[in-house]
Amino acid sequence: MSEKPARKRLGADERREEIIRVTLELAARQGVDDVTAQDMAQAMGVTQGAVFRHFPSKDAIWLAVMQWVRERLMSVLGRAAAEGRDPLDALQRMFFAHIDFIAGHPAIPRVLMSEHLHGRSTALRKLATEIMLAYEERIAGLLQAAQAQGLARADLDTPAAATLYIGMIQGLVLQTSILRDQRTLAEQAARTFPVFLQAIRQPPSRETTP
Amino acid sequence: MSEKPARKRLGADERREEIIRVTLELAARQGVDDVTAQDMAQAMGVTQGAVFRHFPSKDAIWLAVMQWVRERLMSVLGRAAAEGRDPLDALQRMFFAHIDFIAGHPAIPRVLMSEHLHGRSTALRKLATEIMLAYEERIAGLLQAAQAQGLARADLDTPAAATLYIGMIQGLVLQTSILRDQRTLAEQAARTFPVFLQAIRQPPSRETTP
DNA sequence: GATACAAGATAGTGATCAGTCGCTATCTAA
DNA sequence: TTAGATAGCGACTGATCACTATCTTGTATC
Repeated sequence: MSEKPARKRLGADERREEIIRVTLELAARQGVDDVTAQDMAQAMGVTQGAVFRHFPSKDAIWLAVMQWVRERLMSVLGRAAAEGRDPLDALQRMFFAHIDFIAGHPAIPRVLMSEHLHGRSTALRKLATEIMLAYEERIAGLLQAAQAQGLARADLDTPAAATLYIGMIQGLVLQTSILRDQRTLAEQAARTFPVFLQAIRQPPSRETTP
Repeated sequence: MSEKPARKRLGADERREEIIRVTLELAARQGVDDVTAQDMAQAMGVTQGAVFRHFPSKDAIWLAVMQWVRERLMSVLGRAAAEGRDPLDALQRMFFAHIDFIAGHPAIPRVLMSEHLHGRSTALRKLATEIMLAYEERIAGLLQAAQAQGLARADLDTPAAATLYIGMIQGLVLQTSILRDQRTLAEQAARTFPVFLQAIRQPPSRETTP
């Protein structure tokens, strides 16, 4: 039995953190909608009632999980972008940092496709909406900067390209979640990103070849 | 009360068909995992027990639904492709036919993201895998044909581009499912496809401009 | 070491679900 | 007309779920 005896009686803040942690762990294995309060409690070595001392409802737990993910993701993306030498380089670094982040947190695909996120208007969906729109705007901004520096096509529809960028990530996640036996996310990302880049890049002018 | 009194006592085949139909209807509104046998029965004007006379389990129902979707989708795609004047035109027609098909069957996004499809290895996931791989191969074939005719870049990684094509559809579906208040699938598809096409198309040679 | 409070234990409640089963009503074919 | 086949009924099972009310115990503070 691999349950953690986990010495009990944590402070409220630490317990909240641990609930978020084990919830993500369990979601990666079982899928979001199959994680019960009982499962969480067992993974922490407490009883099920204890979970509801720290969160008023399961929805509140998922909301906290989503906020946790946002903070971590944004931090990772910010660091990746800062290392870029130019806007297109930053775009590429962000892309692969995002892919790595997802690969390192297998619960994220499950959350992204969970019923909570796609069902009736929940607070969770509202938060996801905010995240996606802000992310998209950031990408569109990078693409405009790339245009200004002559790195991206002048006629590029930057908002549409930003939508495609995010769609590409989400699509690859969905695809490799279903085809998980035959494909890995990192591998598919590495193969498709160059194709995407072709749509963005300003083609080199003719006189560069001697 | 919008229940259909629906004169009872259908033949087994017709009842199976109707179960598939109402299951898709209900999934579009409630989400896949929230469709109960009771819901199906009520929508048909029979009792819950009657549902299990025609299918041995709920999994079997979802399998039948997926097969139904595959047949319809493949038929629609085949017709769209046949109307294309060249491989790239066929690709574009297939893309928008696929988008229209999904828009006309709102249950499909829910099925695509359902727990059944992403959880433990089910027959449903195997079927989805087959569909996706066959589709991808078909797209890659079209792209190769486009290359042969000088319509697509000679250096295009056609399998990767096919993966991106499918990822683009799935990503847009996922995105517009979450952002359904602010975006429509058809609209986003129309904006992003031209960007994708830029990655595929052979750039016109320089001497075309006077 | 007494006290007070917070964290957890224990034992529920009521609802929902997939699937079962014996029976009945209806259809069809001889 | 009748007999077999079968679609559907209706009541039930056993399991699971989120959430709650009440009691117990650990710990920090004075």
